[in-house]
Amino acid sequence: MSERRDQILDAALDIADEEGLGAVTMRAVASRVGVTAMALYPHVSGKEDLLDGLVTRLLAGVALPDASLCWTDRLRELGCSGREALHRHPALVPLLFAKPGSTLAARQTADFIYQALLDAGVPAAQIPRLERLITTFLLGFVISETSGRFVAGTAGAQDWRTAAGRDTRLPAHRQLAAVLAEPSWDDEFAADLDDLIGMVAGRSAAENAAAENAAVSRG
Amino acid sequence: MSERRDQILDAALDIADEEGLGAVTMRAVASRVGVTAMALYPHVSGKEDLLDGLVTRLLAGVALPDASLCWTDRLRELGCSGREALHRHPALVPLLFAKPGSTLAARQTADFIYQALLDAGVPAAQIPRLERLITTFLLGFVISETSGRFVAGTAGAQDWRTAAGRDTRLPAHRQLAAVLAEPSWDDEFAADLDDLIGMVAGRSAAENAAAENAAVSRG
DNA sequence: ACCTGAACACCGTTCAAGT
DNA sequence: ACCTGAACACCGTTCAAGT
Repeated sequence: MSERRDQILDAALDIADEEGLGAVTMRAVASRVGVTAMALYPHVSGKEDLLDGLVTRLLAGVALPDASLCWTDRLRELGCSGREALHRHPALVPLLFAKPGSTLAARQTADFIYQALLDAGVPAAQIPRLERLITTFLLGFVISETSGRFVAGTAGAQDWRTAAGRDTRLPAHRQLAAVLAEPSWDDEFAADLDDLIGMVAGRSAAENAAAENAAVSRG
Repeated sequence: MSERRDQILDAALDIADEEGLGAVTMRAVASRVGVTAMALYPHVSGKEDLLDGLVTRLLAGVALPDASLCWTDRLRELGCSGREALHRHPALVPLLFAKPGSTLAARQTADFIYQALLDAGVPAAQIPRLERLITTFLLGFVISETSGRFVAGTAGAQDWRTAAGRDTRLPAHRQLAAVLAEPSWDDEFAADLDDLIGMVAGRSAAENAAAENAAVSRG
């Protein structure tokens, strides 16, 4: 509502993008707005509220794919547009694990996934679990990319791959040495998404087969 | 090595378990050891080094299953023992996303998974990716459990489920209202693990079929 | 209603000083 | 080598005071 609040969130978002989440300080945000730290409190109940506002902004950036696509394409596109939205503000991704996504925007993307899984023929009882499985993986992947689990910030820190490929205490690494290079994360994400979609398709196929069997034995 | 360092890490671990990661302060750790904050620096190069030490302790807690089990049981047991280890120090889980697991202990559990995937017949080129997929999911699941994405700290904050089940803007939620209750996270984790293992088995089955086809068309 | 400035109880870390 | 105490440059937030 208040345009002053939007101004504050804009400033906080800029700081997070430029200097990381640690630099998002009441004082720093205030100074970028051109005001004292205390002047933020009428518009933001405290730091936690400020961060909640940033999460809302972050989730507002995920575009929902065209509902007329087939369910596999819908999930694939949602995965990509979700990842892109988080990449736009990588410093904020850790915030997504702190609280349940109970805002309307968060529930709407969950609803979109629910609908895709319904259309896929997944049994209802499995759908909330599979929605959590998919989004948990997506958030985990992006935070791993952006917070340093996959790629270390410093360039030299990835020697461990070649070292591990020669370490006698890591026999399987040695066996896979030829294949341990750092991959394209775009490609890896796409392949993971395909595997998860295949998993969902398998689930619904198994269900359909079971239903058919039941029908046959009934008939 | 230094037993003073171990003493410091013990104190930090206790504070993290009792009061959370935010309470792990150089001053608080020092005072629990019975010493000034500055007295920590000869044994710990700074706060980052202290947190690295805690991560090492955390990962030391994941037990590797018996290597003689079949690959599916090995993955299943490793998933459970990994989750249990993280549950012992939930406050530390966010630290796992910050840096690549390049310590020996971390690489040894990766090696264990590599071996299971090799035994499953997964093509080598897919193995590092699938290892990351599995561990990314596991870490994402546990951090979601323990940091509040799945379960809110305050009891009353889970009303959104029943509210969402009635919200006209969330048609799929309405359709699934009967099934939106908070699940048993133990059961959900087990089901997710089974699905992922099934996905791996499917991958290797596809590969084997392709190889057989190639062999047939060659012969 | 909105903002300021001083203050409080904290941080991590440096530095000179002690033993 | 190990530890102390004062200090520095920060935090988030409260509170009294201004307009």
